[in-house]
Amino acid sequence: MKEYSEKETRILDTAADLFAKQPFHKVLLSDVARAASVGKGTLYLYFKSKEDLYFAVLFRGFDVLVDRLQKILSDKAMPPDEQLTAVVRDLAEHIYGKATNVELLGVVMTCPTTDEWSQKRRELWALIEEIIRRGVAQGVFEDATPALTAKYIPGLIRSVCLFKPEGVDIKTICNHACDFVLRGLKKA
Amino acid sequence: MKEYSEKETRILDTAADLFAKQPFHKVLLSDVARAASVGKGTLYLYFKSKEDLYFAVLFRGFDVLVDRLQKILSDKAMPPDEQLTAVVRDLAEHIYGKATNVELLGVVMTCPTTDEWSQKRRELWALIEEIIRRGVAQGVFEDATPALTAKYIPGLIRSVCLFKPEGVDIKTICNHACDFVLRGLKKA
Amino acid sequence: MKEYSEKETRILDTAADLFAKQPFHKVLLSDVARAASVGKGTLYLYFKSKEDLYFAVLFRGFDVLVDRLQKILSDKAMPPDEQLTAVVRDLAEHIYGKATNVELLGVVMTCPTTDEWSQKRRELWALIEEIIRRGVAQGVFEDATPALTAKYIPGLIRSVCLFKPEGVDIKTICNHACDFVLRGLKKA
Amino acid sequence: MKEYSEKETRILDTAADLFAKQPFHKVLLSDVARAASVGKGTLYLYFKSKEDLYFAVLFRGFDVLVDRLQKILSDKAMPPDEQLTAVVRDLAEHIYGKATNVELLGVVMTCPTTDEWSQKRRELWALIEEIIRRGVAQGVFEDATPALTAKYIPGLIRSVCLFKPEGVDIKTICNHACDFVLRGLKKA
DNA sequence: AATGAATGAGTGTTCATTCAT
DNA sequence: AATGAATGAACACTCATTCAT
Repeated sequence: MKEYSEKETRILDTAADLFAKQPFHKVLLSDVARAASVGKGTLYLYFKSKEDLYFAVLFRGFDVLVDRLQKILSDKAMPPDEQLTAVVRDLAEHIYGKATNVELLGVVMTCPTTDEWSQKRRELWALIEEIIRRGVAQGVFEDATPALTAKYIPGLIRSVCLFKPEGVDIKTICNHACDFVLRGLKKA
Repeated sequence: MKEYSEKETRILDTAADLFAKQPFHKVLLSDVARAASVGKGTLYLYFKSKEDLYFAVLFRGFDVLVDRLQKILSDKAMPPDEQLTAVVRDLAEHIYGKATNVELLGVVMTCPTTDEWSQKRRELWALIEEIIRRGVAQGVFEDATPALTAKYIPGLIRSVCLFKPEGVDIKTICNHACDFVLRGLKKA
Repeated sequence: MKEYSEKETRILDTAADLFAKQPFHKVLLSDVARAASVGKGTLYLYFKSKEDLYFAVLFRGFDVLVDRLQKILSDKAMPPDEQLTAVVRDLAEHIYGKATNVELLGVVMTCPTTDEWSQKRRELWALIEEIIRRGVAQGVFEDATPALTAKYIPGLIRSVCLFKPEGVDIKTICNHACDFVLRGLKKA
Repeated sequence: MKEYSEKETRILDTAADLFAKQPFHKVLLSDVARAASVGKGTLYLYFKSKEDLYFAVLFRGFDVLVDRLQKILSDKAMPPDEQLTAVVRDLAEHIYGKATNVELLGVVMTCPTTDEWSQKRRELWALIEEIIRRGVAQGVFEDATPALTAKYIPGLIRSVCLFKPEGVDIKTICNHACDFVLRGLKKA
C-alpha cells in the first residue's frame, strides 16, 4: 500500500469526490484547490499535472480495493465459495459506496500502462483466479479457464452496480450478483 | 431508427472515429471539421455544441446496436438459448469492433437523461428480458428476476471485452462469455 | 429625397427597428433578414455590408426628417417664432416617436464623412439658421451667432427627449423645449 | 468616489483610450491587454466580460465628472449664476477633452440600469437642480420646473461639443453655451 | 432576382500552469 | 513549504459574407 501525507490525502479525497461527479474536463483545479482548502499552487507540489492528479486518484482507490480483497484471500480457513461471495460483496459495496469507484473500475483496467498499474491489475486478477483455482482443486468449482473468468468478474460487478434498477437496495444487488457468479462456477 | 442526412452522417462518422481515439477534451472541433471536410461552422448547423455532437455519436452507435439486436429477437423460430447466444455474440463483436463502442456502453447507460435515451435503454433491456422470459416459459432457462439479469448482461459483455487478456481472439472471448451467461441461466 | 424600392424599404424599416433596440454588434443580419422576410443573401443585393446597411438606415431617417422640416421653412407666411416652435415640435415628435431616431441624431452628426452626409447635415443647419436670421431681421430674435445656435438646437431636442423624467408626456416636453429655445432667442 | 487598484486603473485608462477611438465591436480585448501590458486573462480578474469593462470605463469617467462638479456646488460663497457657468464650462471641457466622454454622456443617461448608475445619474441632476433652485430663491433665476431643466443641460452641452462648427475653439463654444443656458434662466 | 446552406476568419473566454512573495 | 495573482496558449463558438442553385 502506497503511503500519502495528510495534505496529499486531503487533496486526493477532494479530487476523488469531484472527478466522481463530473467528467475530467469539467473539473477545475481551482475547484479542487478551494474544496481541499489549499492554494492552487500547492496541488503542483504533490502532482505534476491535472492528469497526474486524476490517475493518482484512480490508483489510490484501486490500491485500497485490492488491499482489502487480499485480506479476504489470506483467510485460508474460509472455503472458496464463501471467499468468492465475500469478494463479490466487497467489490459491490466498495463500488456502490463511492461514485468515483464506478468510473474507476471502468478506466482503471485499460488506460494507464505504467508498471505500477499493470502490477496492481495483475494482483487483482491473480487474487480472484487463486480463489477459483482453490475451488476447482477442492471440487467445488468447475472452470476450464479460471484466468479468463477472473478477468471479467470485476466488470460484472461494476455492471450490476451501474445498471441496477431503481429502488433495489444494495443487499439484493449483491445477492443476485453472487448467485449469478456462483451459478457460473459451481460444480453441478 | 433515426435518420441522418449525408453530411450529418459524414460528421458523425468522423467524430466517432476521433472520440474513439482520444478523450473528449483532446478532440478539437477544428480537427473534426477538417477530417469531415466541412467548415467548422457547419458542425453547428447540425449540432448545438461539442457535447451535443459527442452524445449524438454515442446515440447513433447505440441506436444501430439496438436495432440489430431487435432483428434477432424477431426471429420467432430461433430457440431462446440460441437467441441469447446470438445477442451476446453480436454485442461482443459490435463493441470489440470499434473503440468508440466500448466507451459507449459505459456512458450510455448512465449519463444522458433525455427521453430519447431512456427509451432506447429500455428497448435494449426489454429485448434481453423478453428472450429470457421466453426461455423460462419454454423451460430452458431458470431465472427468478429476468428484468434484473437483463440489465447487467450488456455490462458483462463490455467487461469481457475491456478486460480480455492479451492475445486472446474475439471468438474465444465470445464463446466464454456465452458459456458464462448461459450457465447462469440454463435450467439444471 | 432618396428613393427606395419596396423591398429596400422593408429591409430598412426592419433594420431601423432592430438597430434602435440594440447596439450595432448585437444586431445579427440573420435576424434582420428573418424579420424582413427576405433571404440573408438578399440583403447583399441592396447593401454592400452590415455597416453599409447601418448607415443607410441612419441616412434615410435623417433625410426624412430634414425633408419634413424644409416644408415648414417654405411656408413664408408663418412668422419665425412660430416656425421655430414648429421645427422644435417636429424634431421632438420625430425623435420621440421612433427609438432609432434618438440614436440617430447622436451618430448622424459626427460619423459619416461622405458628401451625401455632409450635404444633408448642412441642409438641416442651414434651415434652422435661416429661421433665426429671419427672426433677427424681423426684430423678433436676438442672436449674434445664428450659425452656432442652429448647430446645437437639434442636440438640445435630443437631450430633452433622452433625459425626460418618467411620467412626463410628449406635449409637456415639447412645450418646455420650445420655451427654453425661444427664451434664449427672443428679443427682450 | 469608487476606488481602483493600480492595475485596474491601467486597464481602465487603456480601454478608455481604445473605446474612444473605435466602436465597441472593433476593440479587441487582446489589444487592450497588450496596450495595458497585462495578460489577456488578467482582464478577467477585474472585469466579468468585455461589456463589463466597457461600462466600467464609462462609469469611472462619469464618476470623476460628477465628483468634480460637486466640488463646485459645495462652494457656498459662489453666486448661482457663476456656479452654473462653472458647471457648464467644466462639463464642456471635460467632454471636449476626451473623445470617450462624448460617447459617455450619450450612453450614460440611458443604458445601464443598475443602482450604481441610477444613483450617479441622480447625483448629477440633483446637483444642477440645486444650483437652479438657489438661483430662483435668490431671485437671480426664473424657472418653473428646475428638475426638468436640470435634466437636459448636460445633453445640451454634449450637443454643443458634438456639433461645434470646424475651427471654433473650446472657449468660444463654452461662452456661447453658457450664454444660451443663462438667457434661458435669468430673471428678466 | 432571391435564397439560405456552407464557410472560416476572427474573438471572447477559460483554465492549467507558473513564480514572486 | 504554501500561495494565488498573473499569464497566454488554446479552444469553442459566432456571424458576416459568399455562391451554387
